[in-house]
Amino acid sequence: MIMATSASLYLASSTPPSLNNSHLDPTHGMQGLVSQQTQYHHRNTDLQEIKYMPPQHQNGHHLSQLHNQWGLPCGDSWGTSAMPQLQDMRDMRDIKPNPQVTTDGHHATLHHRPQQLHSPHTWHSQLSSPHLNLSNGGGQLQQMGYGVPMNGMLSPHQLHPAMRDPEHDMDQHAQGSDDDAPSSDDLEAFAKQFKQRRIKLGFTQADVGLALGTLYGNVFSQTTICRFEALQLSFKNMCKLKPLLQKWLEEADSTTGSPTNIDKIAAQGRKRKKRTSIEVTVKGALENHFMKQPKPSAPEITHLADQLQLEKEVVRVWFCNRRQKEKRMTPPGPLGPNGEILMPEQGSPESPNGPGSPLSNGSNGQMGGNPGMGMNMPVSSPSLSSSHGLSQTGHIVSQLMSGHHQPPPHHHYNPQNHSPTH
DNA sequence: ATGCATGAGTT
DNA sequence: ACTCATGCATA
Repeated sequence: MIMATSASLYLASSTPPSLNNSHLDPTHGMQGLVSQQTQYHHRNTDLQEIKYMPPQHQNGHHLSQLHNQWGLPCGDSWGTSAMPQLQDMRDMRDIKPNPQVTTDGHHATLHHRPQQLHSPHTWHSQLSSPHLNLSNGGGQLQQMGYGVPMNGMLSPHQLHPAMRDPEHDMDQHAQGSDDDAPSSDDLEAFAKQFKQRRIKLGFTQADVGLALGTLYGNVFSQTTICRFEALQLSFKNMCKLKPLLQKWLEEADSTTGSPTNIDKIAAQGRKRKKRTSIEVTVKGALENHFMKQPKPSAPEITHLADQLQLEKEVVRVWFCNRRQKEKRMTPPGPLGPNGEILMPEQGSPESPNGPGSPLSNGSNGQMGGNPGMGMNMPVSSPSLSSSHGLSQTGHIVSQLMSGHHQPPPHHHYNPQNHSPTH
């Protein structure tokens, strides 16, 4: 037995009746995905005790931020000098394949090629994967089939030597490979290549994440893989993941059907606060405040929270996330093949290729308040500013709160790197 | 694909 | 109390 000493979890505090849905989730006692952090166990009542379980390590040690445990070559390229500039970029969004899923279980991480369909009953016949395709909600279905123009294996090429590290002249040789700090171009290219291959091989992002775990001891979620492919991670983070993904890729398409790994990610339960969904109007208000003060003080937060009838913590977190998001929300500058900005007009319907251009932005991290991420703002078309309302400070100038706010600025690579601790 | 949340490491 | 990496849950 344990005592309900769960310290700082919100639980027993005020819960706005309208904004809070406190129903437990029966579906995740065994949500797998061992993580390197604190594990929780929950009881059935939200207001009950939450057991704290000591952190567990997986393979002797857990992944911590930027310790190259895998001998990763990166770590300090972006922050120090990397300074990429905009460039053209074709769409990252892959075409949607036919919604036909090969339901043969991927529980074995990467040793099977989902090329033949199995009956949907054969999967999870084993103990191993309760967490198979748990993330297809958005709908990345594996199994390409058609649509992909088979331009896959493009080798990582360095588009232009624009941003080498002046401190180490080591470049112009194995950039796309797996050593040395990759350039943002490399990352971009690799991410794209990776996605294509992954899809061709019939793996979901979740599959890859798991495979990484079983292969190298570090599990990643679908989210992370997704963000990697979309270049929505910090440069440093991208660097960290790239080698792993690259390895997986190699394994994946060389391992022609030979079983390699088995997974037995222990099912662990971790209690998590139910995600609060903030109403649009409230969100608008938050946005509004954010524009004025991205870093509200504690009392301010408290007041705001009170005003909006949200928990203080929720508000605080919202601002944190908002700031974090802002950092990668580099002004979208969808560049045409010519390098010009082609933003959809606010009056005309969006072009299907609207997003797709994570530009290689080189503003290094540590932009504390909101410094000069404007260094490469390609903003030059008049329609742009009105289109998504970017201010020069890089802020999203959401018109006002009312109903809702700005259109999804969508991914654009932005380096939010901080000083290399390595 | 993305919004809200958690926790380690910093400042 | 913040940033950063990461992920569950959800749209």
